[in-house]
Amino acid sequence: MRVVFLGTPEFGVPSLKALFDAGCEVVGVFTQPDKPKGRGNKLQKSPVKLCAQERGIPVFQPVKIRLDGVEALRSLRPDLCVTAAFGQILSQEILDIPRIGTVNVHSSLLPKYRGSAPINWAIMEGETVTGVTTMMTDKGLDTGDILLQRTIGILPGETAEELTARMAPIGAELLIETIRRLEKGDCPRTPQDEDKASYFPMLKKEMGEIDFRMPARKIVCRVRGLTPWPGSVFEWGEGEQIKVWHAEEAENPGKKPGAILSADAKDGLVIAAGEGAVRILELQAPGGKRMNAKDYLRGHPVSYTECRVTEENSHG
RNA sequence: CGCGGGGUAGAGCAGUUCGGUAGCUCGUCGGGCUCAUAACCCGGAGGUCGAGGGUUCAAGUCCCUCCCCCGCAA
Repeated sequence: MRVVFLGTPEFGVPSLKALFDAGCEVVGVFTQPDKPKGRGNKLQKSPVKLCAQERGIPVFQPVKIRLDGVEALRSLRPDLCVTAAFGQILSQEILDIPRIGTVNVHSSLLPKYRGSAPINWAIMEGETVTGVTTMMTDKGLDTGDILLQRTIGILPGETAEELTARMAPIGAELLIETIRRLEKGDCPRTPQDEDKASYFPMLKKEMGEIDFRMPARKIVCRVRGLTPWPGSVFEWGEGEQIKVWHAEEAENPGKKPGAILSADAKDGLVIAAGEGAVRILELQAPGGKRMNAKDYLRGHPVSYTECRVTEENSHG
C-alpha cells in the first residue's frame, strides 16, 4: 500500500517510524518548511523531516499544501494519507487524492478537545483521563468519523511535554492497528456526536501569563498544560519575567492574589492566588537556566511583596 | 553575522568598573545545645575562577582566540 505521511513535530515521528517498520510503502512525507529557529536564527528541519531523510523517503515542504502541494501529492498516487500533527489544513481537493482516504492521529478522545492543542487543553482543564483517536479526515476541523480510540490516564503533576512523549508511541500503535483493520475491511467507523463535541483554540503566547486571580488549582493545571510552550510566566520587580516550570497548590492565609507569601530559601516561593496559593518549585529567570526555586532564592534575594497581577486574558 | 544574559567549592550567587593572599547563603563533615528538630551555636574539609595564549613583579579581574549553557525574537 502506497502511503503518504504528513506531520511535523516530534509527536508524529513514532507514527512515521511505525508505518515504515510495518512495511508500508511510504512514498513521500509532507512537513512544514524549514524555519529559522533558535539562537542565531538557523534553519531547522522538523523532527519528521529528519526521520524521513534518515530513511531515504522523499520530503515535500509546501508552504501551503492546498495551494502549492496538490500536484506533488497527486503524483505520488497514494492509497492512503496519514496525518499526525501536520500543522496545515487539508482542502477537499487534497482529501480526494488518496484512494482509501486520509487517516488522522489525534491526541484526544474525540469529539472532545478538537483543535490543534488537545493534550495541553486536556491538562489545563484538569482532566485525569484523555486518549488518542484515529479518524477519517474530512473537511471540518477534527470532525471526521472516528475509527479507533484508546484511553490514557493523565498522571498527577504530568506536564503536556511528558504526556505528549507518552502518547506519541501509543498513537503510532493505534495507527498501525487502524490501517490493518482498514485493509481487512473490519475497521469500525463512527460519526462524532456533535452534542458532546468541544473545540479548543491554538495556544498563544499570552496564555502563559499567569493570572493570580484564578484558583490555585487552575493555575497549577495551566502551568502543567503550557509546558514546554508557551510556558507560564509572571512578573515582579521592575518587569522581570519569571518562567514557572513546576508549581503546586499551597495555603493562603487570606492575602490578595499576587501577594508574595514567602520568598526565601527556607520557606520557598509562595504566591497568593484567587483561591489558595501557588508554591513555585521550579523557575527560570531571564537569561538563566531553569532551577529549583530555593536554589534561585539563595543567590537572588527577593524584596518584593507582590507580583504583577495581569489583566484578564482569553480562556480562564 | 537577528538581539541579549551567563560559565567562580556539591547547589545558587558576589567579586571583574579602578589587577595586589577568593567571599556570601545553603549543603556536607565533626562537635555542642535540646525531650526533640529540617531550629540554634562552634569548628573543619572542599575552588585547574569554562579552555588556551598574551601583557605584567603580580590576572577571577586587562587583551586575543576557542568551547559550552541560557533568555528573547521567530
